[in-house]
Amino acid sequence: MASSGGDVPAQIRTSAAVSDLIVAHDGVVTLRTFLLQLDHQRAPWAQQVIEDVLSRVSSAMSVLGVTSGGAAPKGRSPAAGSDAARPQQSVSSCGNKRKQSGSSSRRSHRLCDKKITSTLEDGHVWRKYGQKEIQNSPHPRSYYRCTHKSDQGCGAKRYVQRCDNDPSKHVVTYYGEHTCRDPSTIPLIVPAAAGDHRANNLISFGPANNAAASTVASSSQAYLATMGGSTAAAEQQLSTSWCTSDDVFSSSAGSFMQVDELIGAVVGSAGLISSVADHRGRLGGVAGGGGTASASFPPSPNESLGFVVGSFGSIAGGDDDDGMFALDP
DNA sequence: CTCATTTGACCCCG
DNA sequence: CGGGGTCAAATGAG
Repeated sequence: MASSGGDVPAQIRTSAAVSDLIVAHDGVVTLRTFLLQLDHQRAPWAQQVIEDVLSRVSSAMSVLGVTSGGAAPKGRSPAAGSDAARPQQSVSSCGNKRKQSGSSSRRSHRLCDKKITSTLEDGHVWRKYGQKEIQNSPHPRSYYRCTHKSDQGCGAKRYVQRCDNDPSKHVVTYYGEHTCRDPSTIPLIVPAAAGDHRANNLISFGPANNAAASTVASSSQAYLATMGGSTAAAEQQLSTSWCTSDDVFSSSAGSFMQVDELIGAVVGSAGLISSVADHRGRLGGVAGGGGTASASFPPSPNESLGFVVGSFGSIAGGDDDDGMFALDP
């Protein structure tokens, strides 16, 4: 309060800078991965430049005494998954409405992934289940769980709170791992590490769920078909929708590669992009193959993901195998 | 009517 | 004991 008059306290500014640095750092890491994948020719150059930027950012961060929020201590894992298996609640019949709130997952799961973003979009569909005022914080914290917790037992959760010193940004803490199969919660992009060449031209909605990932999920960098029209908005949506809050795409959506860049890359290698569905739900149906558990897509435009997907270029034909298929209206 | 969000109460952990 | 996380009834929106 006292600070309203003149300048912002150095501490505040510092933490704001720290936040920005973290975001920038994550963004560079993401960028590096992309560049190295998309442009093998200039990869060395790109790597050098990025490493340079990265080292400077890192040193700046270390000077300020911070570590990258999402990069290193990539939590997510065991503890998380166990969330679903919380001790059963005995419905103590009547009057007593309180069951028993998953004690096991209360404060026990230390493993988390904290990020600072300017958008709440992260490629997943969340359902808010609570909000609370937090001590020492001017902003309430919102609690979200994956929309598919009920139907698929997905144990992913996230807590969102506005940045104290920069209300335009949110501190998002992720707990748990997505085990759901809804296309809107499946990462569209997976690091090409798998080395599945075909992936470059294919899109598939297979069960990107862990195990099955082998088939499809490996569709690395290609995919993306915009929904005709609203580019700017769509771009933003898209760019954020890729975030899987994991691996490369973790963290700040703001620093993701622009869709058009990707598309450019895709077009370059695949030749053509067939855009698909302007209905999010549609996609679900198609994707699901069986499409049962799909339908729940974000209701609000705000949550809408620029989902997309489609087949690129040549693959279209009918000779798709496995989980791959061409999207034919 | 269905589903998501809001909100107040409950409950566990530190 | 208090704070934080979760539940579930109430309410709203599509």
